[in-house]
Amino acid sequence: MIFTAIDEIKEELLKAFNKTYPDLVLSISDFKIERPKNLDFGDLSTNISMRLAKKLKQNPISIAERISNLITNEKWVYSFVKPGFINITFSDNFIFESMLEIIRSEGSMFSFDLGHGDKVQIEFISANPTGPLNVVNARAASIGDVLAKLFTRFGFQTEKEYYINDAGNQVEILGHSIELAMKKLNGEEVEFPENSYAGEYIFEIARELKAGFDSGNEDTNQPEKIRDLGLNSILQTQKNTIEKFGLTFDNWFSEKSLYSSAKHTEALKILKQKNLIYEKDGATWIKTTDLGDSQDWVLIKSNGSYTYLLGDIAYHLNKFERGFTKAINIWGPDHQAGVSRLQAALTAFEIPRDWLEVMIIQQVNLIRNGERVKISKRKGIFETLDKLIEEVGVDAARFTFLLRTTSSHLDFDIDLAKQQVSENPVYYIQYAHARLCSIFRKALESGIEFKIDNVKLEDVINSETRDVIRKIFEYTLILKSALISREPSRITNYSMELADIFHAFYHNFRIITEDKEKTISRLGICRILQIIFKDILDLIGVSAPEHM
RNA sequence: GCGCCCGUAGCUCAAUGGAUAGAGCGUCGGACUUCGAAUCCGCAGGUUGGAGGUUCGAGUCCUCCCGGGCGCGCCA
Repeated sequence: MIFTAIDEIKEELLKAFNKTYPDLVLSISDFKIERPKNLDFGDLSTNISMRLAKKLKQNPISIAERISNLITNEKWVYSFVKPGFINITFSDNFIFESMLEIIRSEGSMFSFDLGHGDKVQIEFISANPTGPLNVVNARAASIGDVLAKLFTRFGFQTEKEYYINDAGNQVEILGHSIELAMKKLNGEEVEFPENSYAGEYIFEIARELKAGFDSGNEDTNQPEKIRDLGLNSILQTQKNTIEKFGLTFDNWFSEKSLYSSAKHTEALKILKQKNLIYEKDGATWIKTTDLGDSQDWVLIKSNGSYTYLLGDIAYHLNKFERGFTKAINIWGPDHQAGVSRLQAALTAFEIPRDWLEVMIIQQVNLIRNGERVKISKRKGIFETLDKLIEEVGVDAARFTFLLRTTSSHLDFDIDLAKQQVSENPVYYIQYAHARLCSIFRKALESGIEFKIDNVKLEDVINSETRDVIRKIFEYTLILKSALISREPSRITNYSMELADIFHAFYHNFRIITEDKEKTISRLGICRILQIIFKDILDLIGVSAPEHM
């Protein structure tokens, strides 16, 4: 298939170069093999001769000529062209065999081993347990889930983790907020301080606890119990939402557990030994300026409590000790300032700089009736994921979140996502899948059973199917690039292009006809498309309906 | 002031440093006796914010400028 093809081609090129230019030391990373955009340039192309023209003091095109004339192969043909590209065109037979392979494997071959079992951890959402999940959490959820699946597919041992911030000051504030709400429910005059939570969900919890107390449960009137019960209640709500969103985590990691295992004191000790700690104004500081950051930060406040940074350091030390070769954090836009100081701090513990990778997901703007929805976190007026699921459904929500590059702001048009019309891309893809399923149902009704052995080369590989086949061959490359660039949007964008080409193919060429052999061969193409659409929809967590 | 992100067609956005910058929506004009019209075909629409630089080759990398979003606490 195409991946092994790329490796084989690289080997062939290296061999040919070594033979032609024995003095040259050349490695695989010195050149690239890519998919040309223009069909006329073949199936693959390489820039190798242009890259080496200077070193060899030769014209790139003459290098390309010498090399491409040197290699012969039944599976593909080398040719050279003006600026100096070497283009590779697959033989019909190679394409045909690769396509049969896809059908036989039912899609299980859309992967190859990049990770060799390396352990990768992806941590995402990790929302404070002080309120329901919001739309930025949802964006992170969609992206993290797809990335985790991609890592797994490409041979990594992947773990999804949710970090529960159950130890900080925000939890105390949550407790106080619920207490205040309970007092208010009792008819007392209360005022919610600036930093408290006062959303409707706080009152719901308060009502529940109050009811418990009224019916004789003493626990629900003690501050610490209220805090813990409230926290658990919110955490459970978050878990329910996540489940509704079709997402599972391998691990829920409690911040509190870090402190009971004294991970933070261990970290402080090491930092002290390295002379990276000092006292100022009654607080304990870390000398991150010595580690490449632009300023120093407080680890222990003058009142003795710990900052978020210290917890994060301890947490990531713990992660590192768990043996992950890479840790990826997906953070919201409000955490961008935390990246450089955490990464700087971790270098003090002999953790490689590239071990922790932090992706900052950009903001989500909800658009309703053509206008941005205003958000006020403090008043508890913000768009929850639950509400979004209720309004547009999981499929449309997930697809929309995956439609844009992670570094771009995302305008989420609720009215569009709600519509079950053609402008809504998720239905365009699902429709393609449903239509493919329908074709096979129809074929069966006409008494045609699809059998792979009856698929004929000349009926499949011809000018009619050029575009479809070409797009099919791109699929695994797209998956790989989505993984490497950490951009699941590559997959959704590809799916739209594939659907585009399929619908056009469907219109131009009738699939089920009197000609039984031709029908079966065309069904072969449809089978591959069906496999790919199913695979994509599974990957991105969107349902693949057989009827619509 | 410092940092991150963005600037590409009327709108929303694509484009692993490669060859002629692509989609969708919107506008306009076409295609249903026949496998699903939730579809397809066609027209129009661009000096990739600006100026330099690196490179055989720049929307992409570097520097500066302009415009927009966000973040810069002994909050989390």
